[in-house]
Amino acid sequence: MLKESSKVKKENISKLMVSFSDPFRLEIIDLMMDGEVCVCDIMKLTNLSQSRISYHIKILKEAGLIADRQEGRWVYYSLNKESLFLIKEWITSLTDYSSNRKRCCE
Amino acid sequence: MLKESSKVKKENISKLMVSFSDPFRLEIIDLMMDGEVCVCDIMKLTNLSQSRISYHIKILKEAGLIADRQEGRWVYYSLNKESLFLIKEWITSLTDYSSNRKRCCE
DNA sequence: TTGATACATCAAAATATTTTGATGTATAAT
DNA sequence: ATTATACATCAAAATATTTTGATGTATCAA
Repeated sequence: MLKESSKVKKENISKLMVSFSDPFRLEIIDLMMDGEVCVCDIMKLTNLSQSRISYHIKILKEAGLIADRQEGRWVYYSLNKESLFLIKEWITSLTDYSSNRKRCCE
Repeated sequence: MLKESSKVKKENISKLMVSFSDPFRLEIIDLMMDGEVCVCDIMKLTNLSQSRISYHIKILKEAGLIADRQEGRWVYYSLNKESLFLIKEWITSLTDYSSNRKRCCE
């Protein structure tokens, strides 16, 4: 079980996981693997409508998974490596359990 | 972008991420950190109804995130470390990009 | 063989998320 | 100033997920 002190972190994890849970968001994340992209890039590469992309971008941004940077009329989005590291750390903590099975239903 | 050869893997990832996207499922996953648990354990520890837990367990199981083992009337559930490793690998691949930013909207 | 326990499954209702199309805002080019 | 571009936001509709309560199945104990 997670320690009391990691409660806030756990909420972050939850939001991050939700942000990962949509196939179109995964596609968008995929596009960001190679670096920054703007909404118009995503439109060309995915055939999703502009407002639809904006919606998903918002979810990703609010989860802290992506960073944005405006340059003139364009907004460049990129993956936030810190968040990704946080998730990895959390998953690692899951696999680190000591395997001392409790008796069931005592 | 992911290689063609990792398409199937990507679908797995999607299902795994969905399975992570519910706060109650995260709670259940959390309980499995210390080892195996049965539904009645989860009931006692979370106050969720039995059918509700069964529903979430099913999602987790179908995503391949947990393994089950029956012993008499009890079914013991535990985290599937391989799946967790898969996710970590995928996240690692996201952070490994070369940062050669493409020009936007050319 | 009867009853209790542990869990799964189901259909309907409740709730949440996603999509769409319209409109809004800021920037920049003419 | 006017127009076009890039993107955000909004409300309504479409769709998907989750919850509930009832019922089903297998195992075990008396």
